[in-house]
Amino acid sequence: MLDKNSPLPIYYQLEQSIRTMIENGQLKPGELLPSEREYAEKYDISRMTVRQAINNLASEGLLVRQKGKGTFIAEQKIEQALQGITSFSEDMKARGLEPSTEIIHYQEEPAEIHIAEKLGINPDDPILEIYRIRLADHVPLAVETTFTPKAIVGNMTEQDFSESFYHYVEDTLGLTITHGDQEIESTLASPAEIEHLHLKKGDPVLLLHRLTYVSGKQPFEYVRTAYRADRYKYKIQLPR
Amino acid sequence: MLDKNSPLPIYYQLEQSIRTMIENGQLKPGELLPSEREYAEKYDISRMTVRQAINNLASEGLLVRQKGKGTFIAEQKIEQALQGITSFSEDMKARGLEPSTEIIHYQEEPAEIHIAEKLGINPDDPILEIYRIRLADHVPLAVETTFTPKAIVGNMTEQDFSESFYHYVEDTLGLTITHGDQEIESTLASPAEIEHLHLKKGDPVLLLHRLTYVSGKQPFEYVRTAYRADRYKYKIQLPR
DNA sequence: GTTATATAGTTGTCTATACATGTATACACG
DNA sequence: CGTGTATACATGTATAGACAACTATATAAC
Repeated sequence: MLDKNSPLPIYYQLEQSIRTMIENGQLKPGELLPSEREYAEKYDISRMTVRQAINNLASEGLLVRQKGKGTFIAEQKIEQALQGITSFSEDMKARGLEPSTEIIHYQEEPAEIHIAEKLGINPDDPILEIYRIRLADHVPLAVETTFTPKAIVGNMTEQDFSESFYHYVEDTLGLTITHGDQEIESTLASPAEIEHLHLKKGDPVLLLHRLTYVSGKQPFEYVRTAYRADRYKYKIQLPR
Repeated sequence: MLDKNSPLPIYYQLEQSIRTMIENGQLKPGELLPSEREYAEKYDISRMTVRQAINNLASEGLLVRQKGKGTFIAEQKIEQALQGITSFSEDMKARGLEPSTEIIHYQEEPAEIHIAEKLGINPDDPILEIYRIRLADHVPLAVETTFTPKAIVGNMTEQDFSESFYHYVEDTLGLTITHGDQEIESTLASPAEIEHLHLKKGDPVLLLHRLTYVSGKQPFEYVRTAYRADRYKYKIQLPR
């Protein structure tokens, strides 16, 4: 099973072996893992080496140690999706709602200075500005404005964009979405928001801004979404 | 420095000692940490014990190990903090503001049904309810209500609570904070919020609710914070 | 000067062992 | 019937030592 002459460390081989068995379903959530001594005897290695493998998996959350009882396969992490960047569509589906979109405009224009700053490009560089109404179960829930540099997305069509912007970026352009810097604030609805979301003057909205990055540092979109405050809560699961 | 007769493990004492020196600025980002052998000789402990302390800090991202060279204090912990659960104090310090707190009340009472549900306890089980005004640079920024079961925090004093609730939970109670489920919404300020935050009728607030868990599944606090919308944005860095 | 070579110091891996501490069960005692 | 107690077994902590792999520097050879 384990190759002591391999250049790969023994603890790492054992770690991968256990990881694979969990992924294959040979070890199921809630099940008891063989004890450290059993592993040590079975493979004729030191218990400390076994511990190094198990500790790594435990700190990843794949295993759960319990003093005096044993080590168990962790239960499935339920709502992982909400921890990372989600598109409006993904968010709505996760809530059991049917997303749809109405594009108000899709146009090329020179970047305004504060947009250019955020996107890390020069003022008046060409960008795409897309303004959309986002609906959940056919009811307007949010208005969303997306700014993205033409230098990155090239000749993306309105079709490419509306099918799935993120898939287009990752699959067709071959870029990797790494992270996003997000800000959330509360304000009163603007006249345009009042009109598109069927609100009245003095109603609050939840305002979400996000700068999304590819390859660790290059911003490729700045998106601003205004949600009806009475119908939308932002939900997130935070670690540690 | 380290107490070998303490019930606290030696590796844990060393870990906290190094952690403190980083927080105090006695060890600065980029700086080289003393070598494992130096620590082992200085405190007359085994090198493996030193490694356990350093490994824990490295897996937290506080230290960076480099084979053949040494172990270094990690750069910018600032942006990392925003990815996970933060206390008001941590949040404010990361923004360069000075946090302070005014406790309005700190009282024991039976849990209301919807609070009991969230905390996973029975209605009328004893809980602590703490209502505080949170200030940044001595200006009221938010009002915060915390609910926590007496069954978990026991005889925590107002002093324990206000120094650092999370440190009390982790260090004194020996629990591990694993994650939090957070919701953020936008509403208009309530009369109490108008008074404490010096707002006027019709002003919006950013409302943040969080259920914080220990040991993966046990909720230990439900906290509701209302921020002045004109002075606060919620910032978070999202992965992938 | 440039290039090997030795050397010392670092973290990485691994062993073998010992005792502490927590959990569960079987069993004798009252 | 309940209750300690012994026992077995689990993980947790800690030790002392060995060698491997990597980095940097000094030194010798060319």
